[in-house]
Amino acid sequence: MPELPEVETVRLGLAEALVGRRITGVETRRPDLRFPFPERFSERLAGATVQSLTRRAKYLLMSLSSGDLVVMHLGMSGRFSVIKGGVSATPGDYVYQNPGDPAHDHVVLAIDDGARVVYNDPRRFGFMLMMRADDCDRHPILRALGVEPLGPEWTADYAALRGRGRKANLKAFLMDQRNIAGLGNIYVSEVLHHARLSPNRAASCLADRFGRPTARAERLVPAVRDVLLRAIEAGGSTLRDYRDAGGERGSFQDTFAVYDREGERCVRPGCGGAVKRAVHGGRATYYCGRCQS
DNA sequence: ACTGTACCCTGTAGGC
DNA sequence: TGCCTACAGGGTACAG
Repeated sequence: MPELPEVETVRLGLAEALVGRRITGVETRRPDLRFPFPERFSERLAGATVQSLTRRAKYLLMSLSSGDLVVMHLGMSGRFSVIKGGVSATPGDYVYQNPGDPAHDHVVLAIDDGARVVYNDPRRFGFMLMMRADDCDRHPILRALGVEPLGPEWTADYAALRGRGRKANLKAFLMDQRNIAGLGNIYVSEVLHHARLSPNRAASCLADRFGRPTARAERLVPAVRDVLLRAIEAGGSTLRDYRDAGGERGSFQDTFAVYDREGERCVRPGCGGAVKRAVHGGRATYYCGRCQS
């Protein structure tokens, strides 16, 4: 479900509810999500104050006063809901009020102002890890990530460096979180359309034979930034079930150029091509066969 | 090292 | 209505 813009939107809502507040109680309702919960997860969380809530790629990083860092990933169907009100100390004591099935509420945090933060995840591809904040750069799951798409390291030089000699196509290249971390199936299609690049073209097109960035790399880099920033501004995309921490839908899906628009006309002025659907690595890709090359 | 595929899990939409 | 299949925004573990 959530790609970088959705995770960033969730982060904003969670930060408002959590930063500077103390977690008074934690309830985990099953032993695992995608992975087992960390050892003594609830005990290490309860009583801690949240110092910051940041994002790395599609990961949420919750930094605690204890020096622990909680690393959270929403997988395909993970959702955080902030539920205001109530003063009970029992985490599970809250009134379910958001869309979704309460049977998949897997984690409940009780906050010192009486609010609840509930993690719901039907498919359970999401996960939560805990590590010492000092160790997070050494943790394999974060260490393997490529550059942040909205950060200063995402440059045409970097794209050329990573793409050089690669036979994998641009769809796979952008989906690979080791290259650039935060894009997913929706935004890769949208970015490639914006950059007028075919998803079928080999990633090697980003570098010339000397390893210098090509015109295609120069188009790709700002396209990533533009699409993501616009999507964040729109509160992300809601196809089916994505909601932010306040239960609100995103609106970026209303301005998709290609995603889920097979057969429709390309929105690029003067193009008029038809949006095609292809499958790369088992995932649908949408693109205009006329203006993307 | 790189690339492609199967798989994890549940819900939903569409065909019959 | 029910049953079946395909598919869904994620990442990982392999085999070649």
